[in-house]
Amino acid sequence: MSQQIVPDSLKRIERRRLDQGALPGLLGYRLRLAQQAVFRDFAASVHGLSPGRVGLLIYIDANPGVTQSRLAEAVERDRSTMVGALDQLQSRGLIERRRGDDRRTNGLWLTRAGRGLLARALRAIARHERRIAARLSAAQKRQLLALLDRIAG
Amino acid sequence: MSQQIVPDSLKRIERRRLDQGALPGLLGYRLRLAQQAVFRDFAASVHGLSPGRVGLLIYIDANPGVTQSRLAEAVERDRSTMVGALDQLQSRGLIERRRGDDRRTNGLWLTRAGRGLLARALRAIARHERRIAARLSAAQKRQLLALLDRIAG
DNA sequence: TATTGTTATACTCTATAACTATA
DNA sequence: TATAGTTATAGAGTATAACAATA
Repeated sequence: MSQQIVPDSLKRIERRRLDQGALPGLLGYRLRLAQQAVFRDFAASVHGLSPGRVGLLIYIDANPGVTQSRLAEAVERDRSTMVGALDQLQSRGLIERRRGDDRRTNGLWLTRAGRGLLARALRAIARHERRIAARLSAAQKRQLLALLDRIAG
Repeated sequence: MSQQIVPDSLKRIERRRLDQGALPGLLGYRLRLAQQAVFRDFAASVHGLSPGRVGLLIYIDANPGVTQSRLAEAVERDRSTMVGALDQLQSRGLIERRRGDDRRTNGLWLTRAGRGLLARALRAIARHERRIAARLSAAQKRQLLALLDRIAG
């Protein structure tokens, strides 16, 4: 936001003073707020990799040789969307594409650098997770995961 | 997604068969999944208005005459971002801009059509909310809201 | 015929910087 | 000088349609 003069804390109070109408009691809305708060914290902690990109690295790490199309299915994106994302990871030297036995396909592998960055990202994510879970007891965290699971199915 | 041949249920099984690695236990990740599931259901139910757009209508409805800049602050977007969003709502006849006493400002009001569409959207959202809350008891819903609040705080 | 990766293209949502008119 | 709205522009992230290579 440009011209940030009023500090966030004051803006938040101003915001609460004004009536937000029908939203605050809604699960969907509060879920969105919580997710956005967590995302901001994530973006600040995992330098240069979006949650989506980290998800790709994790999936490739767990499924070395996976093809672009099967990766696209796994993360529920179009396979054309994968091309740019993988180009990006490849140009950063994090993954490699190897032509498959079925020569239409590319198998995907993490490079050494990719494994290194993923390891660092996972440690940052673990710290992130501890920060956001810090306000919950272990029992509350279990409870929250169980409740979210009922919603996301 | 293009060329959707495998049904979602099968894809989901296939996805679980492959190892997703480090993600499943993470609060941040599960929050994102739940939020995405809810968003998909929302998009299917509130015809033609994104959650963000509905948020603008709700805020203007609750704060008639609010200026563009104060609206932008309330929803934590840049005021330049508001211009396009409000142009869109105005061109659909849902809001009007009226020049303020301070002639730099535009006050925002819902039109009759805007109030009508908002009412319909809120009913759709209520149905949406009932669907996603249907798997929770009233106590569980209260619990979930409280836990989310500790995170988003 | 069908599938894989790719390209061209476009849409949504977001931001920054610079402009204008007003204060 | 400072603020409100606007414009020009750009960058993520996403999708659809069509194409060449391959099966």
